Amino acid sequence: MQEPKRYLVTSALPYANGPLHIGHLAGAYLSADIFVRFLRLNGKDVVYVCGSDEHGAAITIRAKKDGTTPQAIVDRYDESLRTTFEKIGISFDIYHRTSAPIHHETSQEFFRTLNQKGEFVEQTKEQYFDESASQFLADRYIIGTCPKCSHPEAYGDQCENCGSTLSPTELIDPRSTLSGAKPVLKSTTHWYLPLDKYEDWLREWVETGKLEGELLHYPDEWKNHVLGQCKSWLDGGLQPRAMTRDLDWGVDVPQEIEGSEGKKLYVWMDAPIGYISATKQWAIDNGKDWKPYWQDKETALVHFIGKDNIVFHCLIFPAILKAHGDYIIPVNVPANQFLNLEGRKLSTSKNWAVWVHEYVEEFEGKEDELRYNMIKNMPEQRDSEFTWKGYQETNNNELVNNLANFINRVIVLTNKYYDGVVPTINPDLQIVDSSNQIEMSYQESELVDLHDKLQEIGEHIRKYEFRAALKVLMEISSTGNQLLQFNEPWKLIKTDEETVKVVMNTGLQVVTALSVACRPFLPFTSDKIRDILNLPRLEDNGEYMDLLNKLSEGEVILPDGHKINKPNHLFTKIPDEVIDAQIAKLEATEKANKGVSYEPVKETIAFDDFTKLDLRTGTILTAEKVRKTKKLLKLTVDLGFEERTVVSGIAEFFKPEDIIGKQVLLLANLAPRKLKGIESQGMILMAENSDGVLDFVSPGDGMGNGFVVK
RNA sequence: GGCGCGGUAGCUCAGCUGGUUAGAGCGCAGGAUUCAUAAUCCUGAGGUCGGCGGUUCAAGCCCGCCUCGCGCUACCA
Repeated sequence: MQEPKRYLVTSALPYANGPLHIGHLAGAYLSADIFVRFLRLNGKDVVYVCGSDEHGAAITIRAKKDGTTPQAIVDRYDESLRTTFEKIGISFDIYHRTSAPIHHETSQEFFRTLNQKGEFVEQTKEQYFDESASQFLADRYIIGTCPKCSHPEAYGDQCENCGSTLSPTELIDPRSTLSGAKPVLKSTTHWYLPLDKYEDWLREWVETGKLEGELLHYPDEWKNHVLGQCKSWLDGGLQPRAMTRDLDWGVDVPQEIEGSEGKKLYVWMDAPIGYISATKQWAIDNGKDWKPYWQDKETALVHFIGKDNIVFHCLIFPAILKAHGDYIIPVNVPANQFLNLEGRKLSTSKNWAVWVHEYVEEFEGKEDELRYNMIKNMPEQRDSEFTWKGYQETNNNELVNNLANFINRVIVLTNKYYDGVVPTINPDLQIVDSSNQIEMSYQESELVDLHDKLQEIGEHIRKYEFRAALKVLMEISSTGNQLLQFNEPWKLIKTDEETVKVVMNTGLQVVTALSVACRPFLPFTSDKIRDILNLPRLEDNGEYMDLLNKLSEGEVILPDGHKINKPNHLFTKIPDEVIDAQIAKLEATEKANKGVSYEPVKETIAFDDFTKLDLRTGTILTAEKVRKTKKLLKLTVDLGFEERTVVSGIAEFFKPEDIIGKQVLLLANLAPRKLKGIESQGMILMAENSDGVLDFVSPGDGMGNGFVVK
């Protein structure tokens, strides 16, 4: 494979129903931003696109809850996301949105093409329909009692109380969120993408990098967990996936297609196409042609995402692109794992997060400090951790003490000794190099090493190893500190002024290199260093490449006689109080979450309703785990007059041997149901607290079996 | 339960296709130094590489079993 002619880089489209947190940043945005900034600095043709994902049922429901329109919701969060990204320095070429007309047109064109080519399979299934609102109900539009935890407000796809995944037909007493009416089952037709048919080429492409005999990527350049996840899906056998939904918020299925009425595109069909429509809009805005970026084989398409999106970007979207026929497929999908916060998973609903829009307000001017810490702890190969203490330590020890201090030392001394003018040197003079071993001539010593380190940073970035790249950047700065320490210009100035000039000139070259090399990671700092050096700010247009060329030619990168500015602190220490305040904020959240939440009392029932329940005392005689399940135990319960087999979802809390002989209460007249092939004849009564912990509700000692509870 | 990824110094993490005394940063201990935002530099202590077994002349790296964390999936009458 040869070097690509151009790059099209995407970051996952954030969903426009909430603000941005550090997990998003660490997952899909910072890594992409480093990558594209580096490419631009090397004079590459690259377009970096992103935008708000503004469709899907969650947004309409949110709108309904807030008493507003879906458009108002997405407008609000699109604005929030857009400004937050800008403030933290994510350098999209365009941040678009899927509610834009050009996106609707683009995704409809895709649908139309796939339909015309006969790629879809139409299938009719039974689905809930709200007769009073005369429309089909998406999973999220149906609420009912959770069959698992009896939470009365479970959604059709998931119960937020117990976290179980549900399907709408499982809900007890389902009702429509639109009208409150009881929905009826009615058949509806959808267009399915037959992923099973693409399985063979997808497998070959993922595992060998080859598609129709052409090598498109080297599989060992893909991350382990990405390949593993793909193989897992492929081995499990891909199933046809519906590309349409019965919704009223989203991209319409093209009108001329029969049966399109009331149908919208599935968000996972529509969202990735958002990358394409964003590129189109960018091309219009900049007088460019979008097509080569998506349709020319010499373009490298790279998707930056979090691990939750792997299947969509590695299998489903490539399948859509290839089914269309005119498009290239990604050369790599360097997905990151998840970032945890202070030992716990980030959670939007539990407010367990560091919100980026809050950070940029509370820590104004410290954008790079957050970027640095996030890159240093980026979850590249496994889940990683953000802690405020760690943030403080890296800031104080690495940014202030190492990087900013080195630069400050050089700038201060240059101003002191030479009134801020880069000194002319005698190139034959020798200085001690940073390993403090051999004395070498000026050009051989630091500048050769500098060139190698800059090269090394590039190699790491090209391999998506951003943590490693950042580490090398800091090594350059450490080397600079050593240079000063070993040569001690503050002492030498008294005896050997000419050699001091060599030391200081070298230090200045290193600072200049840092102003370029730090750019992908710390763009704001790059500007600050350029200002201090009295050099023009970088325009992200080949400057890294120029720098390497000059160094390999043995040319200096900051010429003699250049006048620099006065010193200015690049970073300042973050005191304990600031960190303590942030930790206190999280503790307050934790406390709020810990507050026991009680479920609302259900609707009042008549005494007769209660008497319909036949509750009995019983004793567990036997208990064994149901094979191939995590939660199920098969129990035999003695009711005195008979024995019942009961399957109960308590295996996570109780070992079979520990509950034999346990007195329990059993709902004895519940209709039997088969679970994993075993008929369960009744239900054991359990109490569940707000943490989801279960315990038996038992009669007191000595109560025999089979007696009625009333 | 199935599948995938991971479990390496007190902390955060590197370790390429198996090959000499297992690495980095922070933290810790001792020393040097003062140009610099009490910053910097040097030296050192710290690990039976999750556990057990196997393959091999040789295993952190390969194989099997077990265990813990995370994700996907099945699943909670």
